[in-house]
Amino acid sequence: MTKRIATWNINSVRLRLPLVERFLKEHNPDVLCLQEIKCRQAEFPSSAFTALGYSHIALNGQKGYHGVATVSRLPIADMSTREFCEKGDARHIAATFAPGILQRDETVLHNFYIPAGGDIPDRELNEKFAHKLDFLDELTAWTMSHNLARENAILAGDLNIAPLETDVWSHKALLKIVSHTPVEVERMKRLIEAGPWVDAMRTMVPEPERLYTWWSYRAANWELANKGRRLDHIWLSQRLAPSLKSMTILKDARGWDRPSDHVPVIVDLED
DNA sequence: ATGGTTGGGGTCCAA
Repeated sequence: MTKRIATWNINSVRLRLPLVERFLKEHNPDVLCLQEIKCRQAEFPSSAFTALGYSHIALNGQKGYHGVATVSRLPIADMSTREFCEKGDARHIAATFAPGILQRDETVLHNFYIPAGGDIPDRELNEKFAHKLDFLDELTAWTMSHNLARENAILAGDLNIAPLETDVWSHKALLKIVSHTPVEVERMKRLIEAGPWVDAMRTMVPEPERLYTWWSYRAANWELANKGRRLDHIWLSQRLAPSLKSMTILKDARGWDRPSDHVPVIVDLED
């Protein structure tokens, strides 16, 4: 048996609950990490998830903005959140799975929503960009305080950076666009090396094949223009990397009725 | 170069 983990920036879980239900029914993940739930804890539609068998829910909500939730049909032994940059934003939730549940050994799944960073890629002119860079630095320091060669850890979520040239529709056109600037890409590289984390998507589909998980709402025809970016990621600790069996980007979901601008990313891990 | 769309909460901000 394999275990299936998925991540999806849902852009309002209440508005798009029917889409989440469809995804769970059609793709049967064991655990789903959601970002941008855009609701407080008490407003999260828990009963709809429980009805589909996802009765274990780790939640870090916030009114109106951001917010992350990890829903699971496997029992969650422990959950915790860490506040980054002392901003009070709900951008992280960790769920711990006891030995024998997700993997033979204890496994921690970190669900992240990294700040988008605003429009101007200059930390002096744009406080949101400064926040994004500071968040990445804090995450790098946090990663270095772990021994990922010996831990089973997964980092999934909307990281709001497309690190490789083939993670965007045009490397040249996006060099000054927040999400693909050299300063962000450099910081993400440092973060990956700090683990080191293993990029599950690129392990299964190496460059130069293009991979996108997000298509802007602002394009008249997202599919025809295909100006995508790979903003969503699933990373594995080195110890967990050999378990990786497959990876899927559910591009179809971008064409569903009233879609999120992000699509689900799915990995299967041998347990 | 510019502007394009969406969601939440309230008459604008974040993405």
